[in-house]
This record gives sequence, C-alpha cells and structure tokens, in this order.
Amino acid sequence: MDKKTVTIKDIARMLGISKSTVSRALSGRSDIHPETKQKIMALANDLHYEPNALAINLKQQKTNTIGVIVPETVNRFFARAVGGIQKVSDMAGVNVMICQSNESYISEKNNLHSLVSSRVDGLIVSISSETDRTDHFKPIFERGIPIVFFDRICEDVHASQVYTDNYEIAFEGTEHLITRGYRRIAFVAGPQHLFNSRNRLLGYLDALKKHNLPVKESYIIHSHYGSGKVEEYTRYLMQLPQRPDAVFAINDYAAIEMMHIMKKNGLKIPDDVAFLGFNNEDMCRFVEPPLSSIDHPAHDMGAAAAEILINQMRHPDLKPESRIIKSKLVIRESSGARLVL
Amino acid sequence: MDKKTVTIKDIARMLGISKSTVSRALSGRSDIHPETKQKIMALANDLHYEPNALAINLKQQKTNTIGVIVPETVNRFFARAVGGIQKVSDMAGVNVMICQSNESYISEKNNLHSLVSSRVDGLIVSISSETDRTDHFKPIFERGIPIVFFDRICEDVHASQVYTDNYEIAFEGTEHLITRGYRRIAFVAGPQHLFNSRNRLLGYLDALKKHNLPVKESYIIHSHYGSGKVEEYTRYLMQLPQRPDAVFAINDYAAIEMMHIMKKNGLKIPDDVAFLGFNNEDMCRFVEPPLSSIDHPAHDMGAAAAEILINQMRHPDLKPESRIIKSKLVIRESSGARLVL
DNA sequence: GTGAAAGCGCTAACAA
DNA sequence: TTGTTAGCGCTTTCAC
Repeated sequence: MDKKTVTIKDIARMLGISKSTVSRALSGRSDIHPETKQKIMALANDLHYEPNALAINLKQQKTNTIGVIVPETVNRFFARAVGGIQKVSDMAGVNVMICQSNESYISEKNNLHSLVSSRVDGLIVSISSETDRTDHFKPIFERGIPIVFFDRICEDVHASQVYTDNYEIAFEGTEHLITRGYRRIAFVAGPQHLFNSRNRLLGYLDALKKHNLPVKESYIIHSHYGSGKVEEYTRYLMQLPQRPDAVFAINDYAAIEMMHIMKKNGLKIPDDVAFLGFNNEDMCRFVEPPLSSIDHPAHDMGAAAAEILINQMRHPDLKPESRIIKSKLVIRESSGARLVL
Repeated sequence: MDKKTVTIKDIARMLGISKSTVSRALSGRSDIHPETKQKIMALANDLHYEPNALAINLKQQKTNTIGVIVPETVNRFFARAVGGIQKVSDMAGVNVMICQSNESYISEKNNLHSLVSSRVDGLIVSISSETDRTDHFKPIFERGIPIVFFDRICEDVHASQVYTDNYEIAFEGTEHLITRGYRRIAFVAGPQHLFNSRNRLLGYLDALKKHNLPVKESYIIHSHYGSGKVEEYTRYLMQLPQRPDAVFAINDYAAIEMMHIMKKNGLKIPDDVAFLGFNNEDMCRFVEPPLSSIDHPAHDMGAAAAEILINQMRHPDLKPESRIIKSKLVIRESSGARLVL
C-alpha cells in the first residue's frame, strides 16, 4: 500500500533532467523553459507530488510558521482569539500551529519546546493560569524568536504584548453597579499571579474606594479559572451574614452558573442580586435575565497579536510593541433594574 | 540579538568530539561513556540546545505527528473533540497539529496539503459543511497515510470512521416528543450532503411514520450550520398556518436562540412549543426553561479517533475500522411538561 | 566507546 | 536555460 512518496528526484529521473530544474519549475522561478516547466508541472500533478516541507524548511532556515499556545479552546474566548490569529495569518500567507496548555505549566513548557524544535518563526502565547514563572520563555525570546503575549501576558519578558484595559473596565463595571444602587458588591477574582486578574481586582477596589464603600475581604473570592467550584462559592456567598447584593465575576460561565443557583434558591435577579460577567459570550443574551458583561474583543486581540508578530518576523530589528485593546461594558437586565438610590 | 541556534555540531566542536557521539548522547543511546554523556548533557543544557525537529523528521522519514482538520473550534463540539484527541495523543507521546477549515472546502483542502507537506504520519478529519466531494482525500489515503474521519465522515473514502448513532438518536428524540404529546414537530436539518444530517433527518421521518404522523415539508428547515439565519427560520415557523408545537434542532445554539425569540413573542415553553437540541452544551442547563438535548460525546469521539489512528500508525497493515459511539437523550423541561394525550 | 561518511529532500550558488 | 555541487541538522551504518 505504502507507495513511496514522490520526490523531485523521481520527477527528474522520469523526465531525464536534473533535480534543480525540477525544483526551479516547482517553485515558480522564471528562468526556465516554458515547455520544460509545462512537462514538470504536468507530471508532478499526475503523481500527486507534495513538496516536503521538512526539507524546504530545513534548507531555508525558516518555516513561515507561527506557533500559538493558548490555555484551551473549549474556552470560547481563546477559540475566537485563535480565529483572529488565523484570519490575519491566512491573509499574510503564513502557517499557524496551535497548541493547548490545558492551563498546565508543564504542558505549556512542553508545547513551547515542541514549537521551538519545529523551528516556528515566531510565537503567540497566552499563558496558563498555573504559570507563575517565566524562565521557559526567556532563553527563547533572547535567542531572537519574536514572541507576542496576549491577554494573559508575561510581564517580565520584554516581548510584545496585546491586552485589554483591565483596570479601567473593571473600575467602570464596578462603578456601574454602584450607580445602580448596589452597595455590597462581591468580586470573583482570578489567580493573582496573572496580570489580568490583578488589574481587574485593582479596578474593583479603586471603584469602591472612590465611592467610599468598605472593602470586605469576605466579598472577594479567589477562584481559579474553570475550577468547577462555582456551586461552593455561591453557597458561601449566600450564607454570609450580609449577603452581597451584586456579583462581578471573572467570566460569564461563573456568573451564569451562580445566577442560576441563586435563582433556584429564590433570589430575584437583579432586585436581590445583580450580576456582571466577563467576556460577553453569546449565551449572555439568552439566559434569564440576560447577563450584563464586559465585551472582551477576543478576535481583535488575536488579530492584533498576529499582525504585530508577522511584522516582527519580517523586520527582525523592530522593537517589541504593546497594544491595548479597549473592552466595553454591555449592560443588560442582570444589572439593570434597581433604581438609583 | 539573533544568536545563532546551537546544533550538535557546535556542541561537538566545543567538546572536541564528533557529532555522532553528541547525537548518541542526546538521543539516549546506551553505548556511550557515562562521563562523555554527562558532559554533553550539561553543555546542551547550558546552551539551551533545542533539537531541530525538521532535521530529525526528515532523516527519520516520520514525524510522530498527527494532523487534525476540524471545521472550527469556536464550535465547542469540535473544541471538546480536539481535547479528546490531544489527551490520547499526549498519553501516547505523539504530537498534534490542529487546523481549522472554517467550514470552507477550499481551506480544508489547503489545510490538508499543508499537513501532508509537513509529513504528518496520520490524519483525523471532520469535513466542512461545504465539502460535498472527496477527491482531495483519496490520493492521500491511497498513498498509505492513515485517515480517521469522525462525526462528519466521508463515506466514499474507505478510511476509518468514528460517528454516532445519528439515525437512532434522532428517531428516539422525535419519538420522545411524540410520546409527550407533541404532534406538529418541526425539524431544523443540516446540509443533506452530510452523512450525519441525512441520517438524523431519516430518523426523524421514520419516527413520524411509525406513529402515523404526516410528514410536512413545511416543517423541515434545511439550514446550514452557523448560518445566522435562526431569526428568519423562527419567524417562518411562527407564521405557518399550523404553527409547529415542537422543534427538534440540529444544534443547541439554534434551539436556544429560537426558543428565546418564541418566548419573547409570548409563546410558552414547553406548553405551546417544546424544544429539543443537539450536542448538550453546558448552556442547556442554564437557559429558561432548561433545554433538552442529545448528548453528543465529543470528547469520547476525539479520543476514539486518536486511538484508532495511533494504532494504525504503529501497525500499518491494520484494516480501517469503524466505531459507533452512542449518544444519549437528555430530557429537561423544554420538552418535559406536556402530558401524554 | 567513538569517529567518518553517507544521505533524508530540497535550494542556491556557481558553472557550463 | 540547465546541470553540478554543497549543505541545512540530524541519524546511522560501518570501521576502528
């Protein structure tokens, strides 16, 4: 069954010419007789010749490929970001290799080495929630492989970065809840070694301060992404002597599940408890009541990251670039009803 | 900046030994002096040596990598399937390259050639909704590269297949609606050149027949995946002289959006209209009322596909294998309330 | 236990 | 316009 794969050598032999001529024809060089080229192309086609990218890339010392490491694409934020990366890359004619760290430091490291071994020309990375050190990226970046971190960025590597205005939008979201009359605002925070999570928490805290509201440690939940502990957190919040009257959650999944549980326990949304999520998933529109959320422009972030990276791959002495993409507060009914006091 | 990448040759020179010895040490051969090995490993580590996978794979004539082509990972079914593929592959120590066709035939073809060019040792594919011919797979499969199609399989290529009991589960779902007392059951079908869609439609039709219900063409919507036309379909169904009293939809997104629109138009779910979706997305639990759905075991399908493929990569003369994974009807309130007549 | 040499498939000087 | 040759980084016989 395993018909030997056909190479330029085979084509050359069959046509009684040299393999350089075949190579020239196949790679669209001009200095070749039209007729010869014709014959070569025809035969290549007949034989279903597929160029060996390994050989080409080895020879060229570049792969025209960018490596992508994201936590996981079941998280639609990252799926959409990858979509943005691929769109821009396709336009530019560069290939993309996607890896998932599954939120694991060790997988992230493995992915990284595997991509570098495959000699990708650049990297786009959003670090795993477990990753709290950066020694794996440094030597690679210092060797001159351009890296663009996005969303979950790596602060102490002096590479390019694409992220959102976390602080500002968390501030704005919190302030929105406050002006709607909510006073006991709980915050479901992400891991604090992540730049994003830290800044969002800061925005929340500063908004409280600005409005002279007390900061209560008991209202701040330090969650891990996808920890499956939402039910536990909800129960905890509901049994507090002073139950919160609003929840600002690190992502929509947590917000929606929490809202669902509270509803089942007889709480009215948003009269008893308001909700505000993060990411503005499609589902926000369809839950009852529709969930207010922060529109986190995943696709644009991916696209921006790819733009920056491809640019750097083509102009290696460009300085690293930071780009901030604005997110947007989308107000729906889950935080919309209570009157201003 | 661009410190030249270090190769075994560099290490050999620096240590005053031959590159074959370095190679032997690095690839964990036993016939090497412990002390020499020690020195080599230490230096490799210091220099952050990264083996060149291109060179290794070119030499070995294999890459220990499987190529995956899925329509799109923003579709969580495929994201979860990829998760299953990666889990099994990781365990087996093989690499995975993921491509997305974005439901486009031409992208699928490009992905395919790019993966073959990269000399993947096998392929796992779920074809795009646009793909209605198979000439691109045939020559590749015939050359001896093992392929496993999953979910959206390619019938006329005699490769391995992993799919669900589409006919049976659609039959069961339809029958469930019938026994709950629904009589005018609309069906949102997928593209009919897809094996899945065709069998699901058959299951629906046969269930109607078994219960002596008339088949109405006007109740069958031929949709495309992700067509963004749900609103149009919904309006169409609602204005029918005999409005359907149940909708069985090709996926949960369509079902949820449709349900949402009908609710806004004053219809009671499930009293006026029942809903049944496909895929059992997490969100089914959180919408109002919770959506009944077909649990489509995405992760398991991916895992099975990877198992079969890896097996075939290791034992090239194995026959293609077909595996059917059972799906499951999950009944929730959206189809649960009406009494049996 | 180690080295020399050939070759994986391809491209790119350089010659002719 | 075409052929010859060297070499990308690595593994793997075959000698020693």
